[in-house]
Amino acid sequence: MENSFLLEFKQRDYFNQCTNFNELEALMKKRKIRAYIGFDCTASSLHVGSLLQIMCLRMLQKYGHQPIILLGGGTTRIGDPSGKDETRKILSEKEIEKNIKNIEKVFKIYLKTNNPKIKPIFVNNYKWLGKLNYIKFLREIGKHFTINKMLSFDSVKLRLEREQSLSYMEFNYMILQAYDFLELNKSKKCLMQIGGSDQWGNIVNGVELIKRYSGKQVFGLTTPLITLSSGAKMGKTEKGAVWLDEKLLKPYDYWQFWRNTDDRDVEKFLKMFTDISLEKIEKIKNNNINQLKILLANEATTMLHGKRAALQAEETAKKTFSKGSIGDDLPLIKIKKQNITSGINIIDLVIISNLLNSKSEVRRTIKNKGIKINNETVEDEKYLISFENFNKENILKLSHGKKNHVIIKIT
RNA sequence: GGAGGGGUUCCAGAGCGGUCAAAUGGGGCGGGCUGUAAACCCGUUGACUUCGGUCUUCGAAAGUUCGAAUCUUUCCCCCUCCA
Repeated sequence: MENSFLLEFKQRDYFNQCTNFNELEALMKKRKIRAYIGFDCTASSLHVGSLLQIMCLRMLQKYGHQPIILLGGGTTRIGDPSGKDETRKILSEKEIEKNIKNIEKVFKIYLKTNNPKIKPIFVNNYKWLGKLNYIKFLREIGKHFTINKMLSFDSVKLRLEREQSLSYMEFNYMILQAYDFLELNKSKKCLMQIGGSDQWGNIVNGVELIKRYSGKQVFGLTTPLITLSSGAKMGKTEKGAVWLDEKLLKPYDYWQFWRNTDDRDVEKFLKMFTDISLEKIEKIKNNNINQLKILLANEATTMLHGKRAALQAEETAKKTFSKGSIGDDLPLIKIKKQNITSGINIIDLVIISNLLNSKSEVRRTIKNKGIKINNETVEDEKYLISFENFNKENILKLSHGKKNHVIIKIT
């Protein structure tokens, strides 16, 4: 069978639902189309939770289609109730603008190309939503929506069933999103909207609106919600979101995120989040699981932070975990010579290193044998750091648990 | 607008005058086992501490009391039902 966007989309398990699969397939084989995904701009960057969506856009490009990225300056002002239990914070306009600028950078990395035909198009729905006329909007767009139906959508239904309040503002979100699609269809000839499975209702609304409003056939396509084998949601770790931004999450930590993938998820992630061909994945999938995890981490990190960062992260990991030595990529904390001379306590050192947040926590951790200096467990919370702890390069490795290490350097 | 129910530590959720820094579960963190995995087991989970204690927390403020998360008053917020 001939390779196509939708085929690979399915093979890599990106596929959840489609409004009209056969027709969409026929269309996409016949010609190149434009498709869009909308992204939330409530945070200053995107995290791994959006990565699958980004990968979809990459795949569009791979098959010669052109991605449109909607950074919803308008809808972010409202807040999507889908999958949310509570009304979100409303951000100021300035914050949203700032977020949009920063988020664009992520796409410029993942969707980089010299081919103008598949160059990503950025749009901001505030441009049209911001100047809507309420009455006109109700008459032209609002008439196509029935409350009966809107109430039946999961985003609304679940909120109501859980007896959580849903404001009128949020209730309108789906209409605005549908309108976005209509607008993009008109102005950019966009024929498809992709989104996570939680967006299905919103997307269908758009498809139907366009059908009713202008009689045109457009398509909706959704990706599954990725749940980890452990049952947790992907992308949120204990320490916070796994950001796609080196300012928020260092390449080494990003690498570690992938390296620590659950065994059961490795093959799935190789398919979803790397460019490794499916044939190759099939061939190597029974290789040593830890080698596969390293491969996954390298591929994913390279895609975002570049080859060098990935290799460096791998090297540091190797040194830290296999050899117990010190990797260059570990966070470096500088400390003045006088501080050592005047005597610095282990508790304070841990705090300075940002490994833990409070002295009580440090004390507890020491009691639980969780703090190490140069791989040796610190037994006494009154332990004083001395020059003897540093090696000839004036370096000391301070560890909290097995995975959190910091280099302390005398300057 | 009327009637009721409620706001407790990261979350859920007990407590309903002293023995409460607050049960239990989840989550987190650390240790063990391993493979930087999963599962499992153990410890820990407000802050500061000279390890004796001290300080700040139970929506907010004021009050009753020797003593309040627990009682009273006012205020704020949320939910349910009725209009």
